[in-house]
Amino acid sequence: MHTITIEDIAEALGISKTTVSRALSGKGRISEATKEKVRKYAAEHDYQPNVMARGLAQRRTYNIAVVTPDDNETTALAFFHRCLVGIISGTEEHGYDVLITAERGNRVNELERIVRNGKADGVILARTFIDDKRIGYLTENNIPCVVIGSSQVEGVVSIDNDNVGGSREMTERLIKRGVKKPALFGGSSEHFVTAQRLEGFDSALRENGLEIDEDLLFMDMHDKKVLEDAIATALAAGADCLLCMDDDIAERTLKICKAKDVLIPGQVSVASFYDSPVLEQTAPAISAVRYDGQSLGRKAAETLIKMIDGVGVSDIPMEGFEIRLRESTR
Amino acid sequence: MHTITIEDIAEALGISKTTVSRALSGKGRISEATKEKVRKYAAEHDYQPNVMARGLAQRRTYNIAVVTPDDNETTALAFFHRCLVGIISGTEEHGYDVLITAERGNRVNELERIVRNGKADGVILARTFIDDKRIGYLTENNIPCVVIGSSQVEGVVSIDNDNVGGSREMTERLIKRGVKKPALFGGSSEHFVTAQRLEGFDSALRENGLEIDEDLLFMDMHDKKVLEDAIATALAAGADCLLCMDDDIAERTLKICKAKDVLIPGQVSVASFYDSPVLEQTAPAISAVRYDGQSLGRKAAETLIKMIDGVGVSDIPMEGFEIRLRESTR
DNA sequence: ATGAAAGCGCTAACAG
DNA sequence: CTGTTAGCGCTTTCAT
Repeated sequence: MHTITIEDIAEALGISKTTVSRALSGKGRISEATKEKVRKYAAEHDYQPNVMARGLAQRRTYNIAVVTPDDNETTALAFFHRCLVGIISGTEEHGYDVLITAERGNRVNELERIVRNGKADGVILARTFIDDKRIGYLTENNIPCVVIGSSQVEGVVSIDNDNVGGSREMTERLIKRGVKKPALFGGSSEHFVTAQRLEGFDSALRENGLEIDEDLLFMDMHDKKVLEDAIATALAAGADCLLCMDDDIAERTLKICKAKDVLIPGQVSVASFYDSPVLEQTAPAISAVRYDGQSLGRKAAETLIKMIDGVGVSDIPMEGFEIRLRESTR
Repeated sequence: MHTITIEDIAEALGISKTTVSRALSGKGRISEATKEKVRKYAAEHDYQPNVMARGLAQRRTYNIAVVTPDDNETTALAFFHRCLVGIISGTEEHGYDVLITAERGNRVNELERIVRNGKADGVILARTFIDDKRIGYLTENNIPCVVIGSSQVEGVVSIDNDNVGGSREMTERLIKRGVKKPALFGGSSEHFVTAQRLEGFDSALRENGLEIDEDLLFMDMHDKKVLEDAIATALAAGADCLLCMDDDIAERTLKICKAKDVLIPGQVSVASFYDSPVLEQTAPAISAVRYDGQSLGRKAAETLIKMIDGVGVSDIPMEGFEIRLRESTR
């Protein structure tokens, strides 16, 4: 049951290990004839290279490490898991595997162990902290690294959803359908993504000749009471559309409106800049911008592997989105 | 920036590589004195063994592989992600790391690559198929393997939630609070877990001197219409409690009841045998049995590592649960 | 109790 | 174009 080695092939074919190695890797000059011969034999005998040996020899693990949030919030977790699936497929296609570790606050410990042990050639960070120690550690030690989501740090490669574009397009589509006075309910104003969504909203208004009304902008809608008040204010001011920056805010907005017997979409439209499966299940279903975690992850993996292979990565386009219009807007 | 090796230690201390290796691993006869000396030096100089080299020498990777479902259902995904976090912590504590790959149907390909490449010493399967090819492959090749969830296959170690116990206790608690005529709405009757939940329900009724009423048992409640009819039937028959086998059924049940102006818990109680964060957010919040994915994962990891280390694992107790009584039951 | 030497399977100069 | 020769860092006989 011993699996076949490069040496077995060499013996069987009466050539040297080196030649076999070259034939298989395609590096160095080698005749087509022997290359074919070797590859054929390898394929027939189902040769599998021993990654440990290769790793030891060329100081490469052919693993990338992914740091997952040990979060507990269901939709965030699920989104990250979809990213993960994308990362895995992107990685495996290039002959790499994925080593996973969990975030334990803004610490470098796990990462350090993995990297120092030589268990991974690069790292994907699923989420970053303000003043992230891990990023510091990785850049100092010259370890290739890609961040998912917007990174505030200069010089760090990040793969992100097109939050500006998505928010702009959703806003624009609603304006085209007759919205004149949209109100915006945002999440934490410390988050980068909040600023991006605001920017998209803002530019859609401008481009469509609408004034931005500061009185209809509400940020940090974490608390239930705060959101209720904001909605009341917006409706009193004659808002005809409630734009929510994420699915959570959107769902709560819907509940509040229902409780107040505000008709949706009859009286006002409701839409979200961030989709999640719950929004399809509400009554009425809420229109939202949908991002695809899986392709985000896949692109992160591909970019990282390019970096590991020493291929320069120039600017990375944002990941796309899809506008899903549902019953909450007309 | 070169990290220190076993040879460096040997040279510095004027002893041989072998001795250092023995001092560090604790294998073989060695004097306390030199052992201490070596360990002290290693610690001071922050020695990190090169896992590749060790792996190559002793045909061990110190990795375990986890196969994740590439599912898309949000709460299932989130639950699995919590398991994953548990797996990671259980694994890292024992000096192992986690390699992750995604399921692509009932195939062995990815697994085979990982195992044949010698990238992992054992496998955790997050979900199994009827007639699972991966299990066949793993057992045939003598690769240690642990399954999360109930495994139908004889001889395969599985780590599972105590579905019977949880369902029984929830049912019993409700009976103690006055329920006399509970109806049960189940998921797919082909799933093992459905049978387990039914068993728990059944035994709670028996133990509390209640007759089981076949007319109040409804399985395969996938379709909306089917569930509506079932609920109508149950209510007409005088059911005073609607027990749902999972969070999805429970949420839909709640909606249907609201639409029919059935008061909860005034007229009937509603509870679920499987909790998820959405159940806390419904109005009224739904009582449910809560399982802890993280400790499930941790136990799976620990069990697998024992198997890898050749420690026999005898019978594994089920993972516990917690009954969360909320507003939907009185 | 310690050391010398021979691998584990592969890659990478350096010759030819 | 191909082979020879050293390693990569660690473990493991087998001597001493």
